[in-house]
Amino acid sequence: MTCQEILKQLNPEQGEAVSTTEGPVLVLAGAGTGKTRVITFRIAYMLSRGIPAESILGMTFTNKAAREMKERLAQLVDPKLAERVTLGTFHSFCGKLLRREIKKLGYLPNFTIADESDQLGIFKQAAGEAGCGSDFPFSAAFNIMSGWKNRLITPEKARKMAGNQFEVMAGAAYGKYQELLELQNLVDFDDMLMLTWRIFKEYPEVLEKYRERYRYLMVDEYQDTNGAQFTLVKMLAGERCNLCVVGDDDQSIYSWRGADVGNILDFPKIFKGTKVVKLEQNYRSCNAILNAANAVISQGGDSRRHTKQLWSALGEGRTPEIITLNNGEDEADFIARLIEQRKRERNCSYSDFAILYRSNQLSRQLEQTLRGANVPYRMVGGQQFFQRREIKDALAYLKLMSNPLDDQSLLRLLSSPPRGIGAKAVSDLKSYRLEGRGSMFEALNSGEFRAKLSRPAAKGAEELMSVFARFKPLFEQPGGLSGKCAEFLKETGYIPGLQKIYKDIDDAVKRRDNVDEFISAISQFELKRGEPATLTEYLEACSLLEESEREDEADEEKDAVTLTTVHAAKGLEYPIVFVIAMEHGIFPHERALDEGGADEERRLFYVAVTRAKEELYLLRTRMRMVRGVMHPSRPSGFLGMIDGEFAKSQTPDDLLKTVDRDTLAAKFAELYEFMKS
DNA sequence: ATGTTTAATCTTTTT
DNA sequence: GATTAAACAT
Repeated sequence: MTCQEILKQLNPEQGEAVSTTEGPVLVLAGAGTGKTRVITFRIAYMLSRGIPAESILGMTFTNKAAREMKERLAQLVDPKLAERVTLGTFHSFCGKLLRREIKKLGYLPNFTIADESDQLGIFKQAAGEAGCGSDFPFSAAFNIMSGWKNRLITPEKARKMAGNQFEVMAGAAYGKYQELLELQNLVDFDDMLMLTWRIFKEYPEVLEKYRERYRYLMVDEYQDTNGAQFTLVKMLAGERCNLCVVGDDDQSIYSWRGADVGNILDFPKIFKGTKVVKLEQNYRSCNAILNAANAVISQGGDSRRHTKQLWSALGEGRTPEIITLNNGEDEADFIARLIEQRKRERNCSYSDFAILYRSNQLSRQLEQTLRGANVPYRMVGGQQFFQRREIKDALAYLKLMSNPLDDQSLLRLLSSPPRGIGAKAVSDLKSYRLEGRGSMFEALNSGEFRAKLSRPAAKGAEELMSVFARFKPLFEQPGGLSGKCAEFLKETGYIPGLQKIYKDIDDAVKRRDNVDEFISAISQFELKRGEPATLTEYLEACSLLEESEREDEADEEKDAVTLTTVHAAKGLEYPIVFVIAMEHGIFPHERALDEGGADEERRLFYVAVTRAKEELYLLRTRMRMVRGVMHPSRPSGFLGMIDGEFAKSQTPDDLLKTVDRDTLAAKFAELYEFMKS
């Protein structure tokens, strides 16, 4: 495709974003304005202008986004050429860099990635060692530390900056935490960014190498970048600064996770000569929905905002409906009935519907009712596969195999299944480690150490270690991973021990099935990859894999209603959307309001509204079960922002009766508009 | 050392 | 209401 052909397929603003390849560019892409299209076409445009594919780097937040872009790019240009463009998440980019360079910082290249529960466990230990008592507020301190790491604040700096006693303690715990991680050759998610930053800073020649390689940078969902990501991007862009960021400040909903909206608000100030392009034509929703969305987003208290006014050429459409039900059960019932009715009337499929909610627990009632009503559904996120105990246990075995210094994993697998190693032996291991005699893994391997343990403990340790020793050379060879893992998990006694761990026979069978599924996921990984993989490579991919990505293939195929949190729905779209529990304290969430996140809650509602293409139903109840007790509820303030002018209230029964008539009326109105023009 | 009961906690969660 | 860790008993 030539440049001209590419530009012909875009609107003028999109074209401007695509054809400005040099210098800093900020693309403010409102909801549904063709953001992904702009990014992929921009890359295609650059390629057709002769820019080498190897020098283009695109950063996303999710693997899903990266994969989608790869796929769409492969449709635009020669797939072989598309493959040579680097498209990946921040973390996968940093992960690859660290495997090559982390030796410089004293870590081993086979480091494993600490997940959230590892982090919490290690932090508790760190706080203990730093002298924090049992009354020390762990989770608050952990959050503080997380904030520091997001902003690339080192332990030394944190301690210097500390303004009160609590922060001093948290800083001390932070320092200890980093020591413990390094000792175990572990890297947490924040470290992946932070250690990359350290390498760039301490080894300018490495930074220079990457700058020379990646001369054209693009960042997706830029409103969600944190301080660390901003700094990395800025470093890589350097003087050349061919940096194009795409995002929407109105959809900034991850500040609680360290995202800094300031990055997108101040981009033009930080990067002089920035070309700002606003995309305001929405290709997703009808105007009735956009009007409601515009009302929600413009009524806020955010003084700092890139103003945008979305418009659509898709006609007026149906006015959003506000429906009040008695309780959660009625609400779910009503949705089930309306889905069946609308499906018949519109002759559409279940997958055209989505039900959105603020917090995961709200899905329970829905699941129950939809199951009872035989409405097929698919849940996004929810209880996550890799969070399940049996999977985490299985992973602990593999992680320890890959990184023997990982005490966290070692402690986890010692008691699953029980093998005679209990509290006494564990405390011996901990003191061995504290005395600096070596890692826990080495302790278990030492006859001297084992001699001090009880008979059964020593025996258990010896058997376990002999299996590890036997499999070590096998795992050093790449390829045949799933078979080796299955064999390894059997030999170590983990799989045979499942019945022992889970007494309930049905439970044990289910867990066993999950472990089997886990092993088949490994073989799928190998298959997809094409070339023989090592265990370390698999574990990294596994840690960086988002949950939604390992949905069952069969699940993805089936026609089903989508159930999801609003957060997880970002970037998705559905013809018909329900938002449930529009009640004060739930949406907006009380705790978010307490923490000063009123504007973010509103933006979250904006995200919810803009998921709908044609029909939007906002539901609330008079009574709701909260944590097991019935509670009277008040309508969400968000409803008041749109009720009357942009949405109409209906009783559930009237709506079920009249929805058909309204659809016809809307069709006639559209036809009329069309005839007029 | 391991199995059982009680108490505490509960927003969102791209990596 | 449901899940999970810490205290308690076997």
